[in-house]
Amino acid sequence: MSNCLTLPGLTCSDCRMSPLCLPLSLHADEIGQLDAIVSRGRPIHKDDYVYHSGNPFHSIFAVRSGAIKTYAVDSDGHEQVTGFHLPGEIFGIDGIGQESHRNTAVALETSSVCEIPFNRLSELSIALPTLQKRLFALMGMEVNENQELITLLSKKSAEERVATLLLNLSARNHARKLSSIAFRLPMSRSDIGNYLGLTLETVSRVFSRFQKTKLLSVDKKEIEILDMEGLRSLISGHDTPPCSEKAG
Amino acid sequence: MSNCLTLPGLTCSDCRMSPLCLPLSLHADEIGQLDAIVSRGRPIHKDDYVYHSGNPFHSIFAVRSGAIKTYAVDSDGHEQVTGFHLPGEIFGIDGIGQESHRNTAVALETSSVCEIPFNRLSELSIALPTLQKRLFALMGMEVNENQELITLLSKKSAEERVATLLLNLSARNHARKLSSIAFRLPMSRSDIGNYLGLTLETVSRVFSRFQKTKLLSVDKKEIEILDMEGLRSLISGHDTPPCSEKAG
DNA sequence: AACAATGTTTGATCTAGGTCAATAAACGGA
DNA sequence: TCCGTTTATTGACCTAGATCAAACATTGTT
Repeated sequence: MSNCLTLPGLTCSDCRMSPLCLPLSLHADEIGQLDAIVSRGRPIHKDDYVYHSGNPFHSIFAVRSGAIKTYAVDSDGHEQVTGFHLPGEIFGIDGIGQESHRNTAVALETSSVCEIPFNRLSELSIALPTLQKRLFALMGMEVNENQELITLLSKKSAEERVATLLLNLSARNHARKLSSIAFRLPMSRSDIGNYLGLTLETVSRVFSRFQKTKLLSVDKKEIEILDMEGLRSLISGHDTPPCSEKAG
Repeated sequence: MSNCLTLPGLTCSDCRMSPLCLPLSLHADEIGQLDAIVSRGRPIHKDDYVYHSGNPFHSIFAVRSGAIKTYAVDSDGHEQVTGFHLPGEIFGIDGIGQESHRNTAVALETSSVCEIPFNRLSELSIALPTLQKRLFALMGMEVNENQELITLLSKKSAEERVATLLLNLSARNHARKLSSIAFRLPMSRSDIGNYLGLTLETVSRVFSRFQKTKLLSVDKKEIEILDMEGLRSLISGHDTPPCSEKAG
C-alpha cells in the first residue's frame, strides 16, 4: 500500500485515460506541468467515500479506474444521484460554485482516483491558456449534460429514460475502447432509478420488457445490447415530428 | 437608436446591477478593464431572440433589464425551458462546452442585455485572477442550480415544485431590492409548467389551490405571497425526517 | 450448510398528474 | 369598439408509474 507510487504508469502522460481526461488537448510539456500537481491516490474500496456533501472544496478528481457515484442531498434528506463517473472522467465540480461540496462521492466498486487541487489548477491555467480553455469547456459540458438530464426528467417516459442511460453508457464505453454492446452496470437498479427519477421496480420492469422485445439481454448487471437501432429509435421518433413531409 | 450609447449609466461601474453581476468581487480598476470589452445592446422586444440553439458561441450575456427565457430543444423537437434570467444575471453559458449554443434565448418582455465576448473575457481573466475565480464560481453555481432543478424534477410533487419556483423568484427579487412578497411573473403558465416538468393546467390548479389555502394571492401574473412560512414549510418538512429525536 | 442481509423480479392496486374539452378572460390590431 | 388570438381556469376522465407486497436470487459470514 505504501509502495503503490512505485507502480509504473503513474503519470498523466503514461495514463491510458489521458486522451479522455483533463490533459486532452494539452501538449506534452504542458501535461508535465499538470502532472506535477496531480496526486494519485491508492485504490479505494466499494462504498468508500471520496468526499461528503458539506466538506470544504479543495480539489476536483479524475477517475483512473472503477466507477464513482455522486449524489446530492436536499433539505428534506432526499438523495438525488447526480452522476456516474467512469475512468477518464472528472468529478467534484459541484464544489466550485461555493466553498464546499454539494454532492457526496462514493465508489461503486474498487476504484482509483486522481486528486487535482483546484487552486493550483487554476493558477496553472493562468500560465497555460489551453488548460484554462479546457477547464471552461469541461464545466460547460457539465452544464450541458445536466440540461440533458433535466429534459429527460421533465419530458421522457420510463422506457426512454432507461434507453437513454444505456446508450449513454454504451457510448462512454466505446470512447474508452471497451465494448459498446456488452458491459457491466456498476450501479444498482435503485441507483439507476434514483438517477432517472424512477423507482427501482420501474427500472426492473423496463429491463424485463426490453428483454422480452429482444432489445437487450440482461443477466443481473451484465447488459448486452441486441438491437442498438431499436434502442435508438425508442429515444427519438415515436412523437409528432415538427411537421415535415406527408405523402399525398 | 444610434444615440443610446450617450445615455448615462452605461458602464458596469454605473450599473445598479453590478454588485449582483459579473463584476461582483472585482476592484474598481478591474471593473474598468471589464467595461472595455462589454458591449451594451439596445433594448430588445418581447419575443426577440438573443441567440438560437446551434448558433456559434461567441459571447455570454448579462441581463440589464427585463427578463430572458432560455430553452433547449432535444432530438425529438421537445422544448425544455432551462432558465429564467433576471437583471444582473448571466446567461449564455450553454455554449461554452461546445462551439455552439445548446439553448435558445428569448426575451419575455422588453429587455436589455450586455454582451461579453467570451474569448476576450477569458483572456482578461488571465490578467485578472479575481475575474477567473469569479468565472469559475459562476459556472459552478450554474452546475449547482441545475442539480437542484434535477432533484426537483426527480423527487418533488407539483405543489413543491411551484412553491420552490415562487420562493426562488422571491429571493431573487429580494436580492435586487425589489419586493420579495409581491411581484409580477414575467413568464406564462405554460413556461412555468415546461420549466417545472408539469402541464400548464397543473400549474394553474396549484395556483388556485394556493389561493384557496391563503398562501398566495394571484391576479393573472401578479403574485403576492401571503404566507411565506407556509410556502417554505411546503417545500421541506412533510416527509419522514432521516430519523432524529423521538420523545419517549 | 445455514444464515442474514441485500438486491432483483413480478404482481396487484392506487393515485398524482396528464389529457381532452369547454369556457372565460385579456390583449392587440384594425 | 369589435374581433380574433392567445392565455388562463376549471372540470371529467384516464394512464404511467408509484406503492405495497411477496417471492426469489446472490453474497458474504460463521
